[in-house]
Amino acid sequence: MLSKAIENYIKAIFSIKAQGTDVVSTNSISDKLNTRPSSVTDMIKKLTEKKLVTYERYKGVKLTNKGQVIATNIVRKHRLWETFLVEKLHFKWDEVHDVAEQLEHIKSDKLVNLLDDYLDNPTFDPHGDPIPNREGDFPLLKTLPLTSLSVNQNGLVMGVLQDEPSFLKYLTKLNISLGSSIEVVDKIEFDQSIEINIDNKNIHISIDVAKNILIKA
Amino acid sequence: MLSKAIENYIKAIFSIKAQGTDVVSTNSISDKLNTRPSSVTDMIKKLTEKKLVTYERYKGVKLTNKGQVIATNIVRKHRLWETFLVEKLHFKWDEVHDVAEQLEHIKSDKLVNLLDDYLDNPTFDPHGDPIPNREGDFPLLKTLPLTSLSVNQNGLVMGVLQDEPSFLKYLTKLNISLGSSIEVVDKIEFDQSIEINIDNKNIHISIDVAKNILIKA
DNA sequence: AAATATTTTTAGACAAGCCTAAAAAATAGA
DNA sequence: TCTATTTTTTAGGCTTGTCTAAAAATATTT
Repeated sequence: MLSKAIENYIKAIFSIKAQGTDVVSTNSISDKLNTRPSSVTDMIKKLTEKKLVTYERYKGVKLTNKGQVIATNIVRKHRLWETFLVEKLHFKWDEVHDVAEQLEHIKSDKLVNLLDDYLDNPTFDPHGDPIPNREGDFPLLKTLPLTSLSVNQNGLVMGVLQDEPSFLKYLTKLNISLGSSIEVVDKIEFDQSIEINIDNKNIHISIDVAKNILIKA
Repeated sequence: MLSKAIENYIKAIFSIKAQGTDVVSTNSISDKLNTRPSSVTDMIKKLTEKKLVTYERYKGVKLTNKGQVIATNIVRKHRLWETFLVEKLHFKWDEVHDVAEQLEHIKSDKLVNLLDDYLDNPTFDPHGDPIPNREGDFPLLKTLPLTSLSVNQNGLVMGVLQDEPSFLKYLTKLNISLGSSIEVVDKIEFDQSIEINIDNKNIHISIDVAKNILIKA
C-alpha cells in the first residue's frame, strides 16, 4: 500500500513529463510539490527501491511501467471525482481541485469503478482532460492550442492546460467554457495577443491565456 | 487542521462513550484502535493540549465541547458517505465501512453539505444509525433491542448496533434488513435464544444477535 | 581548460505516531 | 491493611517525511 506522499511524487513526475519537459529533474519535482530538493533526493531513493522509477543523476527520473500504472490510476481517480463534484454536486469547475486532490487518495478499486459507472463512464473531465479507462488507456482527441488558429478560423473549446482557480475564474468571466465556439478575429503582432469572438462579442486575450485553451477546429 | 490520527482518537472516544461505557479508559481506547496503551497516553496529552478532551488518570477521558463538535462532524461525514455508497453506488450494507472510514477524513465543508443535499438530507444511514444535521443535532427515534419484545409481539427493524461485515452478512442471509417486520414466536429459557417469524418463516437466533438488532414496536 | 554557476546529494535534525520494556500508581482481594 | 493485580505512564527507540546548511558533482561560460 503506497503512502499519500509517494502517490503525490508519482503524480508530480507524471504531470511534469506530460507537460512536455524532457528531463524530470530533482528541482522540477521540488518546485511542483513545494518541497526542498534534498527531500526529493530522499524520496527518489525510496521510489527507486520500490521500482516505481529509474533515476540517473542529472538525467532525470523516469516512471517504470509499474509507476506509470499507478500514476494513471491516480489521474483516473482525480478526474472521475472532479466529474462527480461538478456534474452531481454542482461544484464550479474552479472549485474542485483541492477536494479532488484529497479524494484521489482513497483506496478502493470497487469505489472507483462503481463511481465510473455511476457517471456513465465519462471520457473527459470538467476541464476537458481525458479520463483513462480502467485498463489505463487514455481516450484520444486531438486538440490544438487556441494560438494555432489563424485569423477568421474558428473552433470549439475542448479543454484547458491550466487548472488553477484564478485562470478558470477568468475564463468563466469571459464566458469561455467547454464547448464554447470561438473565432479568431485578429492577431496583434506587437504583443502576440489575440482578439476573439465569442457569443457574438469581441474580446481581447493575452497569448498566455490563449496558449492554455485547447480547441478543436 | 486536525490529523487523521487525531480524528480517529476523537471518534473512538465518542463511540466508546456512545456504547454506554461510563469511563473511557486508556485501555478501552487502545483496544478500539488497535494501538498500545502507551501510544494512547501520548495522544491524550496532545488532545488535552488542543483542548479536545479533559483527562483525569484512572477516571477516563471526556470530550470537551470542541471535541464533541468534531466527533459529531466525523460521524456525520461517515454516515453520509455510507448512505451515498449504498444508495447511489449500490454498495451492499456490509461493504461500506472501510471506504467510509477513509472518506470521513476528507476536509471540505462544502463537499459535506452538498453531498447531504444531493442525498436529500437523510436522517438515518444504511445501518439505521442517525445522521447528525449540519448543526450537529442527532435525529431522535426511540428504538429497542429485539430482546425487549415479548412472545407474540412484533416490530420493524430500524437499525443495528454492530457494523461488522460478518454480522451484517449473517443478517442478510437471514433476510433481515432495515424495515423488515419481525414477530417473536418463542423465547427459549435455556440459552435465552429467540425464535422469530420473518417473511412467514420461523427462524432461530441467538441472544447475541438479537441484542444487536434495533426495532420499533 | 579553467572558472563560475547550477544541480544534486550528504549530514544531521525534527515532528508525528507508533512501538517495547519497565516502572509507577491505583484498585481489588484476602 | 497489606499484597496482588490491573491500569497507566515513562523512557528510549523506530519510521516516514520533512527541513537547513554545507559539500560534491555536473554544466556552462569565458
